[in-house]
Amino acid sequence: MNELLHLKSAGLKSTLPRLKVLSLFESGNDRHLSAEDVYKKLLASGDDVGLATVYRVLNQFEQAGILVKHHFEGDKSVFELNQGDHHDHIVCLQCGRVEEFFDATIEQRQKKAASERGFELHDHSLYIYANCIKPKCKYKN
Amino acid sequence: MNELLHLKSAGLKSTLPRLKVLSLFESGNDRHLSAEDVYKKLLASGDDVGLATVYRVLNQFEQAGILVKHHFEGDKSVFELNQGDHHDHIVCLQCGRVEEFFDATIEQRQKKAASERGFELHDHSLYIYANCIKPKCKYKN
DNA sequence: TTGCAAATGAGAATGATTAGCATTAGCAGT
DNA sequence: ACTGCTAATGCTAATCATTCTCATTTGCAA
Ligand SMILES: [Mn+2]
Ligand SMILES: [Mn+2]
Ligand SMILES: [Zn+2]
Ligand SMILES: [Zn+2]
Repeated sequence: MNELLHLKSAGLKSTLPRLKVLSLFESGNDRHLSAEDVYKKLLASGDDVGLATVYRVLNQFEQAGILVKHHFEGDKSVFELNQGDHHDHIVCLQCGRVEEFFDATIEQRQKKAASERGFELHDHSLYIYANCIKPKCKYKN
Repeated sequence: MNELLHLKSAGLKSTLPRLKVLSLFESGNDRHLSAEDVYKKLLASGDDVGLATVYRVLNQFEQAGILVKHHFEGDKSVFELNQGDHHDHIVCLQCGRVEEFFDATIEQRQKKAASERGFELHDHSLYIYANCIKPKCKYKN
C-alpha cells in the first residue's frame, strides 16, 4: 500500500485512474513512458481511462514528486518513477534503448560552471544520444 | 560575402529570405533565436518573409551546418550560428539570459559513460537551468 | 531574354498537450 | 449505510509550434 501513502501525502484522492497509472510505473516493466505509452498500456490491459486524464495524472504526479519528466529527442516527453536518485540518460538513436547513468564529476563540474558565471544551479538536463554497439542493439530493420 | 559561399557550398540558392535570415544571425545582436524571434525581427526591420519560409530556411541551414538547433526548457526551439565550437548552455529561469560554456572534463566523461555501457556517443545536449545572482539578473517583476 | 526547377507565402493540416464543461465518484460527516 | 459536496474524470474543442500543400514568384543557367 505504498501507493496510497504516496497519493495521500500529496493531497490527491485515491482514484482508479491514479492507482492504475501508479501501478503501471511500479510494475517496472518499462521505466520511461510517454503519456501515449501509458494510455495504450492501460487500454491494452482492459482499463478504460481517458487520454486527458492520463496527461493530468502524470503532471500531478510530477508536481507531487512521484514522477520525473524528461524531454528526450523528439516531441513527446516521458516520465519515470522518482526514486530519489538523480541520474542522466543515454538514448540509442537506432533502437531507442535508454540507459541510465550518474557521474559525480559531471554533476560537480556543472555546479561549478554555473557558480563561476554568476548563476545558482537549480536544475539541469543531460541527454547523450548514441548508438548501441552490436549485437546489443535491437535495430529496427 | 561569406554568406554566399555558405549558401552555395550547401547547394542552396541565394535568395532574399535566406540572405536576410543569415545576416540576422551574423549581425550578432542575439545569438539564440527562435523561428518566431527571427520572423518578428525581420518584419520589424521592414523585410517581408513568411513564417513558413523562416522555419524552412532555419532547418535547411541546420542541415547545411550553418546553424545549430537547441531545445531549451519550453516548447519552442532556438537556433544559433554554428561557429565550429561546441558548447553547452546555462539558462536563467528568471530573466532568460543564456550563457555559454565548455567543460572538457564533462565532455570527456560523457564519452566515457557512453562507451563503458556499450554505446558510441553521437551527440549530446546539456542545459543548466539556474538563477542569475543579483544584481545581474534582469528579473521580470 | 527565356525557361524551368527551386523557393516562397498564405493558409490548411498535424501532433502533442491543455482547457472547458457536464457527469461521476471519493470521502467526510452523519 | 446514506447524503452531499468537491474533486476527478472523460469527452470534445482549443492551443501552439511546426509542417505541409499548392498556386505563384524568383534565381539562375543556357
Ligand atoms: Mn531514468
Ligand atoms: Mn550557444
Ligand atoms: Zn540500440
Ligand atoms: Zn537572470
